[in-house]
Amino acid sequence: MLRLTRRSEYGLMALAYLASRPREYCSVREIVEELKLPKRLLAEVLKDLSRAGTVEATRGPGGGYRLVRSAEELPLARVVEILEGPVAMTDCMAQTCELEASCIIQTGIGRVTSSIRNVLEDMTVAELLPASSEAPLAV
Amino acid sequence: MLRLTRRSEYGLMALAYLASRPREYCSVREIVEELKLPKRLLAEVLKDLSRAGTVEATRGPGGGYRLVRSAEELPLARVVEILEGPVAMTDCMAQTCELEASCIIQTGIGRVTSSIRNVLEDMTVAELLPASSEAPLAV
DNA sequence: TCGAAAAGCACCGAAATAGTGCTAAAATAC
DNA sequence: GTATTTTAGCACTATTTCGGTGCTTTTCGA
Repeated sequence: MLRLTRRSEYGLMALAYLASRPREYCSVREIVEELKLPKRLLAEVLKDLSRAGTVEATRGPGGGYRLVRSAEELPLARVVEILEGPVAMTDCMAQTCELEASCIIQTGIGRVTSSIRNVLEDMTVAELLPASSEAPLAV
Repeated sequence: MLRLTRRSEYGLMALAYLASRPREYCSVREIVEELKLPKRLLAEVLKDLSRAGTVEATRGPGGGYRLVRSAEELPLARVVEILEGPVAMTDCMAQTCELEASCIIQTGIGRVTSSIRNVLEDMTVAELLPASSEAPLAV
C-alpha cells in the first residue's frame, strides 16, 4: 500500500528527534525512551544511517548519535534510500523487468515514479517537525 | 520500498490494455496472452476491479471485461486503493497509531502522504499509455 | 446442451519484514 | 586498569504479506 517500512518510519522519527537537539549526542536508550520504539531495532537503523554518513556516532558514556549536517540538508528520499533501497514503484523502475516487451505502461509508471521521488527529494527532515519544535537552538 | 504490489501493477497494465481497446470486451485469456501475466492472478485482480465498479464484465463466449468509463476519468489512486487499500505511507496515516503521543513526525508524514496521494490522484490510466496507442478510436 | 468465461472460496509456499540475542570494540569515569 | 556505558557486528527467529494456484459454480451464447 505504498507504505514505508518500520525501519524508515523509526529512522525518520529518530532523525527528527536528533534535529530537535542539534549538535547534542543522543544515545539509543534516550531516543527509544522518548519515542517509545523497540530498542534493538532502532539501534540497527541508526547504525545503518551512521554507516551511510547521515549521522555520526561516539561510543562510551555521554556518547550516542547526532546529525552530521543540518536537518534542512537532509531530504527524506536520502533516508528512505539508505533504509530500504531505491525509491521505485515497481521492479521495472529499480532495475530490469522481464516483461519489458509486453509492458505497455513502462514509461507511464516511470513518470509517476519520478514524481513521487521528487516529493521525497523536496521535503527534508527539518520539515517533519511541527513548527514549534523546529530549531530550538538549545545547545 | 514504496513499491506497488503486483496486484496494482498487473491491474494497471490490464486497465491500460482495456483503455487501448475502448468498448470492446476483452477476456482474461486474451489479456494475459497479450501482456504475459499469470492468468489466475489477473483474474482475481479484474474481479476486484469489477466489484469496485471500474470495469464491467459479461460472461460466456465473447465475454470479458471493459472499462465502465473512459480511462481519462480513472485516476491511478482509485485503482491502487481498490487493489491494495488506502494510500498511506504509515499505519498512522491509514488509521490510528499507538505511538500518537510520542510521534513527533505525525503532521510531517501527513503532508508527505497527501503529496503522494495527489500525484496518484492527478494521473490517470489514460496517461499511462504511450502517446501512440492512446485512444486509437478503433471500433 | 455444450463450451467459454467470470465469480466464489479456500488454500499454499516463499519472501520480506519486524524484532531479538549475544559478543566485541571503543570511550569514559573512577 | 577496571568497570561501565554505548556503539558495532553478526546471526538468527517469528510473523505477516504477497504472489500464485486449484477447484467448483454460475452465467451466457451458439
